[in-house]
Amino acid sequence: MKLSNTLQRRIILEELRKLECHPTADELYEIVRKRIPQISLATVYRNLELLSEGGQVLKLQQTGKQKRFDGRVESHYHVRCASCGRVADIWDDEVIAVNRQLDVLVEKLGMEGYMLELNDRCEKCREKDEKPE
Amino acid sequence: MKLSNTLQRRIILEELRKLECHPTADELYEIVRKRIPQISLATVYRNLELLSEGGQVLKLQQTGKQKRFDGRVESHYHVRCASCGRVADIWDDEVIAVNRQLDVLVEKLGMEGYMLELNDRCEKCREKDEKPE
DNA sequence: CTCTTTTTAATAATGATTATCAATATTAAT
DNA sequence: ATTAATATTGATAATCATTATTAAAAAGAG
Ligand SMILES: [Mn+2]
Ligand SMILES: [Mn+2]
Ligand SMILES: [Zn+2]
Ligand SMILES: [Zn+2]
Repeated sequence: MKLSNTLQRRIILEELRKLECHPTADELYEIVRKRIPQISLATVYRNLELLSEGGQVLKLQQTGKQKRFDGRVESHYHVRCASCGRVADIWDDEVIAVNRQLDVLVEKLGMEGYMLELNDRCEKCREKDEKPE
Repeated sequence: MKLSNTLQRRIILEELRKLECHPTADELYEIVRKRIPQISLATVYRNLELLSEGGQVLKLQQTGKQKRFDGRVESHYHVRCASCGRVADIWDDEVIAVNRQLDVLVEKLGMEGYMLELNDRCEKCREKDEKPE
């Protein structure tokens, strides 16, 4: 089924690409709503799914966590906050190196792929640790 | 809060430990039901959660729809079937080596941990590939 | 045994995601 | 440009996994 060119789809991808962060569907919905106020959350979900099938969007999913989406599809790596679930890019040579090794290993074992995610606590959650009140 | 010794909790852990597979809460519920027919699914969920907090059970939150649980808590690694979501143990020296490296890296970066998921297709799904009808 | 605490079964509630569907928009064909 | 075929939308219902609630039962302490 060929994707047609709709305003909704275009804006969803456009707004996602503007973001440094990795929003959930509902976070992106709130942003897109500013430009298309009557858009439905289901439309955002539907399009993120289609775009990720088409390889224009990365879907970061883990059981028990809300899905998050990434407009950058070039190969790069992620850290997830262990307490709030937010995801950030990580640029660290050793992380890159381990991923390279995994590429090779997965290839050699004839597997489909892998998913490596580092866990940490994000800035915001660290601040809360300081002053818990 | 100290855990008391209930029949339900004991049997849940006992049955989980008997399994080679990594069941979802409802799969384990069906098994435990044979011994305690009136047990509730919520009890299974509650106890798996408590047992995993207590370190007697591993909770596997990988990609997929449902959490899976593991009665073996010694350090070991998993492959997940990309199509049905089933999880199996993997015993491969190189996989172990990469995990060791990740332990070190995570330690060095001062992070909380990591989640590495290897993806493949399980036997059952491979068979289906053969005769799709 | 008696009091206090914890757990249970049953079931309702929740939250994220997906499905349904009639109305509308996009694309392809004339 | 008109029309026919196809895809998409917004609204909302449904689903599914999981968690919360609660009165009754069981377990632990003394
Ligand atoms: Mn990213
Ligand atoms: Mn295992
Ligand atoms: Zn955080
Ligand atoms: Zn499978």
